[in-house]
Amino acid sequence: MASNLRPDQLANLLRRAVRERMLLPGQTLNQDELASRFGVSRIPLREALRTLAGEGLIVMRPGIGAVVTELRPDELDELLELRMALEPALLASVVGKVSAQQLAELRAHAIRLGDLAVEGDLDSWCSEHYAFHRRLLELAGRRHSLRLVMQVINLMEPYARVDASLAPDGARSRCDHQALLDAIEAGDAGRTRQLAEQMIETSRARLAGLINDIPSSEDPLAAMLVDLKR
Amino acid sequence: MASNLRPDQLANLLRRAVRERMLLPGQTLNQDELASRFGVSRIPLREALRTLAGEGLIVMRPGIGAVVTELRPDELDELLELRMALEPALLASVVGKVSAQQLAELRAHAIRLGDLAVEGDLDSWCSEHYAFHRRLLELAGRRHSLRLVMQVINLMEPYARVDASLAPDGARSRCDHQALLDAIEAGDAGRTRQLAEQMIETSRARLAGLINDIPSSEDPLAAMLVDLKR
DNA sequence: GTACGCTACTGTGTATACAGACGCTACAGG
DNA sequence: CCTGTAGCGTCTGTATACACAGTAGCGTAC
Repeated sequence: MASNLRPDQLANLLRRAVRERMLLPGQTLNQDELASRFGVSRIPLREALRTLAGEGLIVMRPGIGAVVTELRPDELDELLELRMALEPALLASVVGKVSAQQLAELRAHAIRLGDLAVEGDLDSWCSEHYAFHRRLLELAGRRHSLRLVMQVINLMEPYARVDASLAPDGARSRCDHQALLDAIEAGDAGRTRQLAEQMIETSRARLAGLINDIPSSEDPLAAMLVDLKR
Repeated sequence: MASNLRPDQLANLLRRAVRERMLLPGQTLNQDELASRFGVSRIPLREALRTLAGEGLIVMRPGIGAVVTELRPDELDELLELRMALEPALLASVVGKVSAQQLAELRAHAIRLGDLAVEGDLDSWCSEHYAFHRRLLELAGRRHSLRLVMQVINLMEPYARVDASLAPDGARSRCDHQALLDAIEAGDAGRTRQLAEQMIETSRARLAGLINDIPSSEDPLAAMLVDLKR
């Protein structure tokens, strides 16, 4: 597969692979395998990995290689606090900047999300959910805020996916997003911010209960403990 | 100079070079020159550059190379808003986590800062000021928050340096930092947060007036405007 | 049977080498 | 005199190749 992919595109693919749990937290990545899978040599692949390392998504350990960042429960909580500090303000600043056409596209996207929730296609729902949020956040036109928020969301995403798979189907309804779009369309920044805060708070409440059940790829300590129990 | 530097260390050196305005915003970096200067080949250097790209400090333009990120005035403002959203909370969470010895070291550091302000050694003051803030923020023990805040601070730093060089000497007094340490020692999280907010607000007020005077390496638009004025 | 050390192998890290893109300069045409 | 273009040089981007570190597996000694 000589796809002639560039480091930036490779980085995108790798981010998605981490988000979608094709590369699991704690997993050590084999550069030869990834490179040949993408049809490139290890040089551009390694550059992509370094980019992800700069974003905190992976860690490069000298002599060992790239390891997907693993989060402790308290770190997940920290990330949710960061989202709380960043995302509502960013969404509020979207108010007044979005055109009628953009809003229509977002509404269509939200409806697709609702349909997927009903169908129960979890992976698709997660991907579309992620894309929806990202598009919305992009509209603020604040590149630095966007970069930081996306870093936080990308870090959480592999865990959020597990959360989504355990949550009841009703939690993935379309209502939240439609309400958010309503507030934005109405030009109500305060309400937008409030709804955003509410959504994050909901995530936090759900994650708090599930945090210990999230499986990681190797988690040596947990494996040891399991062995010791026998 | 065959220093055998690793990409991580190279990234540190490059970050410092950007902070200290040895590499100016807008400047295109020559990989051969940098590599030979550090005594390594271009491969580890490029990996370091990709790391900085992941942090937003530089941009990799295909076929052109690495360009130091240049900020528009509104972006500086955005970054200050981000600091406002992140840093006070982080500093407040330091309260209660810092040992007597760490506090003593920080006090010594603050006194050094005051001395440097009196001496008028601007470069040293800026570097020590940066190091002081970083150490303080590290004590919170929140790696993700720290990473994000440092990204923001690193982006602003080359501009903050110009600001510092234009500000009156009195602005670089030691009082601010001592007061902050006092609040932390007293275990007063609220006051700590308030002082942090105040410091950022001060920066913002100063930068607002100076934003247009900050020289960049090329700033094509500004150059065009200057030409047009003649 | 267990614990330690050695060896072989796998995979990372980097230097060298080469292909191709970008930009600059010099020249020809309008 | 200005504009468009062709050619060249410099620098980026990537594949190949090699040196070395980490790891696992085996054998040996206790």
